[in-house]
Amino acid sequence: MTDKSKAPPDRKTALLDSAERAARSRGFDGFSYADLAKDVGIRTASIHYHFPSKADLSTALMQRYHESFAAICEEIDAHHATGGARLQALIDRYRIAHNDAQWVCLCVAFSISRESLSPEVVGQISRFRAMMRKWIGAVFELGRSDGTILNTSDSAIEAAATLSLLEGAQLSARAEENPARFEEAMAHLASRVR
Amino acid sequence: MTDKSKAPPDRKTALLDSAERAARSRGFDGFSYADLAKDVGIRTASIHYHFPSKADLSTALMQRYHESFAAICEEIDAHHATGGARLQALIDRYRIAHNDAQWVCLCVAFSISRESLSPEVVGQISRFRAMMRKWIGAVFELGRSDGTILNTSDSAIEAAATLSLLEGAQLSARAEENPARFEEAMAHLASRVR
DNA sequence: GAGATGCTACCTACTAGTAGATAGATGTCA
DNA sequence: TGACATCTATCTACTAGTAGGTAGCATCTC
Repeated sequence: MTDKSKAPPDRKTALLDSAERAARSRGFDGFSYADLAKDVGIRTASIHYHFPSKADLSTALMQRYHESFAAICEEIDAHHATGGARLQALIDRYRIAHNDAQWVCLCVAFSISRESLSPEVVGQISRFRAMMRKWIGAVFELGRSDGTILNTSDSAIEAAATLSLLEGAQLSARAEENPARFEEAMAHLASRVR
Repeated sequence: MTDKSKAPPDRKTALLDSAERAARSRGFDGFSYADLAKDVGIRTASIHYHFPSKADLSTALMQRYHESFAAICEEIDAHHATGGARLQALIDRYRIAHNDAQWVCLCVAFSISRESLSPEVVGQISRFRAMMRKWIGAVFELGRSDGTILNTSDSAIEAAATLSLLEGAQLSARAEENPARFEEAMAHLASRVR
């Protein structure tokens, strides 16, 4: 009769959370098992029980990231009917995600360290970005047809540009430790939303 | 009687070159003195003669990067009379710099590893970005007055957005190992240039 | 219902290897 | 002769990962 209202101390999830924070604030090469161990409160050796190698950890990290972002996109679709509203909701999500100029998207953090990553994770990055481009492209097509995004060109190109801009905006804010940079970077795109 | 037509084996410059390539392709935490030593052909201990610590090396790297980019901006000003032509020349520079989706700008590479860097270098990153924003802002003002950049809004905001977009575009191309991502990301901005 | 078995989730203690950094000797050239 | 540049040899701290062990719980069997 364990108390079901209180979640078990799911260490595996705690490790993933800690690793995600670490990767997004310091990069893939910027954290060690020792950091995670200290953060979660177990020994480094015990991490290997959950994730035999750092490659396994990063794969799990990217998989969870992909799934959670897919869910976010679905949620946006469910709550916002127009292209403009969906685009604005995505921008808001990236604003939250960069956590006051402290973090970047996991995909950005991993991209820099690409050469330290397993081929599997490099593939996961591409698949994540393809999913995002596809979803953003659909948002732009909706926005053009319902008139809530102005001056739209080819949706695939708009999607690639928007993803680059969102990531670049997070990076700028982080580089200068100034959240205002994110807003400035997004201002032009935001002004096209009705 | 060394051949003066052939540059002397300036090790310090060679080390900076090697470190810059390494940082821009693998990030600040992604290369070691051992990598540089192997690349340049000396022992790791000898690197400490030129750069006592990795912090000194990264400071020198950022300083040289700042100066070389300031020179690039001056050169663009000297060779291109209109705002549109100057903006296009800057985009071309970033296209060359990302070296077929292999590299990113040093400032991007360092931003990710911000927490591993000395406060000095963090300051240098901000100063580099401020310089670039100022120069890009002036380009947008010229482009508005001479009519070679369309639909310009506040030049400071345009500058911040353009810098974010350029960096985000490099990052996207690198993340997916596909130079086309850079072009797609820049397409909308490029279409505003006359 | 008691003992045996096996699983989960950790532990201590260790390995081989790499990180940046240092001291002091050596070679080279004007 | 002496400054400069590089070397060998070494250091301490840390890296991911491994070996082997164990407490506690669940399940199976007699």
